[in-house]
Formats: sequence, C-alpha cells, structure tokens
Amino acid sequence: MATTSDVKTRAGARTRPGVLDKPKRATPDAVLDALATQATRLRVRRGQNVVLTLDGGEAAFIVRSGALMLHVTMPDTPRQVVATLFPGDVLRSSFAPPHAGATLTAASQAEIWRVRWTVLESLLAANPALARFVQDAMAAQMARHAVHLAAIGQFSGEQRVATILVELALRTGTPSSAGGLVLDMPLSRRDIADHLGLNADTLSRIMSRLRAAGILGHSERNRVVVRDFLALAGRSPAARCLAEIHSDEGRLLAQIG
Amino acid sequence: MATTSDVKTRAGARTRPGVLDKPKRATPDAVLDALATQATRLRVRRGQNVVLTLDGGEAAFIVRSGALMLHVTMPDTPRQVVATLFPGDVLRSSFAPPHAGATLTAASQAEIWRVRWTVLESLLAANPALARFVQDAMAAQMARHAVHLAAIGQFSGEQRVATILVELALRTGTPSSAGGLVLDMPLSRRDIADHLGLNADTLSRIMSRLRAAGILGHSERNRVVVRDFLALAGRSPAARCLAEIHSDEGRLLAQIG
DNA sequence: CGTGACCTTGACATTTCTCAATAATGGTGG
DNA sequence: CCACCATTATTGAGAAATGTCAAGGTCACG
Repeated sequence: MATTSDVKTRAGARTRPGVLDKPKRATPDAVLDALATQATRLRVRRGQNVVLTLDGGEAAFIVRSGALMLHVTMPDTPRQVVATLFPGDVLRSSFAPPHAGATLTAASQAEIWRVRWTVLESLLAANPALARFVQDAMAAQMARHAVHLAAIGQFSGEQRVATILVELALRTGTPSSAGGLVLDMPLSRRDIADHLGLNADTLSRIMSRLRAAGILGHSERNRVVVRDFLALAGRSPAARCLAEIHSDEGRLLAQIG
Repeated sequence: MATTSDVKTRAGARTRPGVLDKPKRATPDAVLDALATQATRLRVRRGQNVVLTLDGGEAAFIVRSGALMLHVTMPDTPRQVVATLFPGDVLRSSFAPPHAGATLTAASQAEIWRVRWTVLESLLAANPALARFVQDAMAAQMARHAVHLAAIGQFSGEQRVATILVELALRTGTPSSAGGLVLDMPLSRRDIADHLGLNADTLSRIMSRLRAAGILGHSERNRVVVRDFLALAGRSPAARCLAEIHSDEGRLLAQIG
C-alpha cells in the first residue's frame, strides 16, 4: 500500500494540492508489529489520565485506537487542549512542556502502546520502516498543530467551531438516513471549548446559532447532526486544508472542492 | 555531553522540574558535520522567503544561525506565525499544512542548511547521533508549540505580550548599563502581532501600557528595553515554563524562581 | 427521586477589533 | 547632507466579539 502511494498522487490532476505531495503514512499495523514485544498495551476509558512518564524517565506512546487529548494548564488560566491524538499518532513525554500542568487524558475508550523512549530510539535505528512511520506521524502532527494554531489565533468563534466540526466530520462522520451527517463526539462541550480557546458558554451560543441557521440539527448528548456540510465547510477557512489532510479517509472531499 | 545530562539533573534538588528531565540536546556543530557534504547552505536576509520544497519534493531545513518564521494564511483571515525557528531547529516541508498559504520567512539574517528529505532520512538511519539530534529538536519544538498554543488560546493580550518578551529576553536579552535588559528584536510589531494572534493596534496599545507601568523603557525601532524583568515575568503565566525550556541558555533563571 | 454533571440562555462587563488620523522611522535619490 | 517617500508604529473613538455571572433546564446514575 505504501509503495503505491506515488502512483496515486501523481496520477491525479496536479492542481497544487499543497506545498507538495504529502508523505503517505505507512500502514500502521504491519510496521508497528515491531513494537509488539516491547510495548505495554494500555487500555483506558474516557476521562482517564495517562501518566506521561515511565519510571520517571521518558516514554513514547503510540495511539492504536480511540482518541486522547494532551492538555496544558498554565497558572491562573483555563486549560488548553494542545493536541488531539488519534490512532497512529505518536507522543513523546518531552512533547509536554515543563511547569505547564500537562496531562494526557483519554477522550474515549482507547488503546495506547507505551515504550520506553530509549527502547524506541534503538528500534528506530534498526528498523527504517518504523523510523519512517514515526517521522511521518510527527510531521502530520506538526501540520495539524499549525492549522490548530492558525484557527485559534485568527479565526472568529464561529469559524473555529465550524473548523472542528468539519474535522470531526471528516474523521468520524457517518451519513444518516435524513441526508445529514452524524458525528459521535468523543469530546464534551467543555473539551471542545478548551480545544478552541473559547469559553464554554460562548461555544454553546455559537452552536445554537448554527442550529438556528439550519446547519446543525438537534443533537443528543455526545452527538451532533450536521444537516448542511457544505455550509459548514463554507464557514471554516480551513476546510480545504483539512480535506487535504484527511484525504486518506477520503470521504466528503469532492464536495468541498 | 549528552551522556552526562542525567548526572546533572539528578544531583540538583528534584523539585519537579516538569514532567521529567528534558532531553539534553546534543551539541549541534559536531553532529551536524555529518550533513556538511550533503546540505545546501542558504543565506537569507531579513524578509526573504525560502521555498519550502526542493525540486517539488520534500526537503528538510536545519537552522544554523538567525531566526525564521513559518507562517500560514488561511483564506479570508490574517496570517498566523505558527513557528519561530532558531539555530538547531529542524523543519520538514510537510510540517506546513496544505492549502494554507504556508511561507517560511527570515526574521533576521540567517543561515539554513537544506537537504532533500530522503537524503536526511538515510543519514538518520546511519547516524544515531544525528537521529537523536533531529528527534530532540522536534520534541523541543513540540513543547514550544504547546506553550504557544496555550498562550494564544488562554492568555489575555497583556499576558501574551509579556510571554513573548520573556521568551525573547531569555533567548537574546543582554543586560544594559542602566540595569535593564536590551532585546534586539528580530521581529517587527506586525510579526509579533501575527505570532500572538493579536491585532497590531492592540499590541501597540499593550506595549504602551507596559511602558507606562515602568516595565518597559523607551525603545527604538527593532529594540525593546525591559526595565523590570521580574514584573514582566510576573505577568506571564508561562514564565516558569519558558525559564525551564530555555535553561540551556541559563541566564535570568534564578530570578524567576 | 434526588443529585451532580453538563448544557443552554440572558444580562451585563470587558476585551479586542476596526477604522481613521497622526507621528515616527529608515531608505533613497538629488 | 537633506528632502521626500513608503513603511511602520501610535493613539483615539466607536463597534463588535467574547467573557463573566447567574438562573434554569436536561440527562444519567445511583
């Protein structure tokens, strides 16, 4: 699969998909088998915290299923979600800044593999495919970070909300019978607010506004119905960028164009 | 040097310096010699843009001197500085998100080494010290990213400004005769505003306020005088965190406590 | 059923942005 | 060396967005 990636991207019309063809991330399962004997499998439930170190030393975490959030709380300020981690993402203890109240929390039930960093480091030296996997995972995270930062720094509240909904739709949205998309939200309102750098009250107001505009439908707890994905994407300046980033999952993309 | 890091941190009082002892970054010069024959040395002046690709393919950049900014501009929004790169930092083309108007710009005169990514990848496989250098550089950048994100997402304007000034003071501040610190700013007001996710007008107002409060002195263009570093650090919720991150440069630190 | 966590909404306070006018700065060509 | 110009920085007034606080509603769970 990884070896055919070039063919696919070169074959498609080269309408400047971005700076360059993005690295195709290798199939996780095959590559990660190399870790099977070295890693500890952690299973966590929603809300559970994961200690970021291993015997006080540095560890690496590879998300295998579910979703996690890394958040940071500076003194006298609300917490900020600085990264949302999905399967295939790699986290190293030292990604968490010091004196910043960093916490790794499961946003849903999740499985994580944990390895001592020094162990992973030597595996990387011996296993080029694994090294590439980790490098590409970090590159992808850096790119997502950049989008996140641009959204928080420059988008209005509504644009931010539209952005995260588009992202969730691209990741986990499933078409519903009524023609809309159903998003099972791994994150609570509070979590989303902390991710977007918004107040929870403000977030609630914005979602109500989107509902009043007919873009969102009435949603139960932990679930959002997107009635008009195109309109939603139209309100997120990052829609095209996210579509490109998530093109692996390849759905809904033609619509954003 | 890297091998003695444990000794040093263990010896000091272990007053929870953060999540864990941070990886000591290897001495750049010795390690980077491995790149000398493979890399292209780019010299850029302030304001100059660096193309993020190499013959349309992926490249890696290693900053050797000066400072650069990676910025991103989503449609219909102002640009956002998503990373400030200093000597030792590593950038890969794919860190820039697609469809996001990503640009790499020199903030000051700078020297950058550029290598085709595939070349660096094979060098990393062959040279563990280089691999460690790159991994640690990325980890450090991830941590800085997290701080930056928390600042933009949760800090007030004044806190953000204090934060970047503290950071610059730790990086480049030099004590002046009058007892203050002089910061030679590699960034224009506009750049700083874009870094902080603030309007340039608002930034100007905040700096005037800090000047009126006696924390900053009167500054010429491209220069800021910090008269009361402690008061400044007191206004940044991230001061301790930054002090820890920049402890390599080890100045001013005892003061923050 | 009660309890607590989470969400929604209103009224009001505060911050930040926008727009516009003015001043300072640095470079450039006479 | 100076006058001029383009750029960058400062500041004010008013508009808009967001945050704060408080009240009430909904839901899951014991």
